[in-house]
Amino acid sequence: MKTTFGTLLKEIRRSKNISQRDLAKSVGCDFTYISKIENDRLPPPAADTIQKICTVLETPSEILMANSGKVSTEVRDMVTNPEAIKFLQEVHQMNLSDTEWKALHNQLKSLR
Amino acid sequence: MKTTFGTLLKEIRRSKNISQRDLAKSVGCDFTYISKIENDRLPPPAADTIQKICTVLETPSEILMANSGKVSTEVRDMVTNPEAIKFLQEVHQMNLSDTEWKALHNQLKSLR
DNA sequence: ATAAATGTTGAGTTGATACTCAACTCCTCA
DNA sequence: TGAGGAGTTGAGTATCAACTCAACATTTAT
Repeated sequence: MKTTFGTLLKEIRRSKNISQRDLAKSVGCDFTYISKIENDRLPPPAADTIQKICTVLETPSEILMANSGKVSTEVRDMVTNPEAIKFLQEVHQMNLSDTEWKALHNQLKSLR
Repeated sequence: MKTTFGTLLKEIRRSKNISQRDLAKSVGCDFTYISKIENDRLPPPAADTIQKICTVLETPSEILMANSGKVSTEVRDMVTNPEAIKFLQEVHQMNLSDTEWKALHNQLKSLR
């Protein structure tokens, strides 16, 4: 059973020994909001709030971001290209494994 | 100078000889909304409305979708994978040309 | 045991998104 | 010339996203 965004965030935050209040203060939101997010009483925050959270928690953002279903500005910018969309659609149908993703990642590097 | 979403939509609709009223009716929205979109008085519609428009107009959705800056459900589902996000971030930094996109597209096919 | 720190909850707020409705104008063609 | 089809405009609405504030509960340290 897949873990929720809230559970994931709570785990990460606890592992860093930071209180909801401290996290919230650094991120720039109310701590009660963090609480609700962690207990899945509210949907995940906006993409840029997730980014800030990850910066404060010194953790890579990809996992939380992916789990949130939100799209970062960076990724959004990427898909303003029809070629990128077509590519992604095909990748989606192929349902790549992580290994295959990494293979693709390597081929990307060898492109330049 | 890049063409706007509205101009693009107007061109496609006209090329199919469909009135704003007919398009709107098929799509399930008010025709005055279509008018405003076409004249860029309002931002592009929601992603799924764009999809419907493209279905009714029998035109591939990628171009309008990309031009809108919105993200389709299909693409959104794509990026629920951290590997995909990492990949896209790298691609973003590399700022791929369309030619390079197509090269990558070919390498994708040869992956299976 | 109690004070301080930490976490939870309910009820609102604010701003943006995604539209609709009524009232026009313009064009054409019979 | 006037009726019908097509397009435009201003003003308003509904829903939702992304939060905040006040009050209370729970956990922790001493």
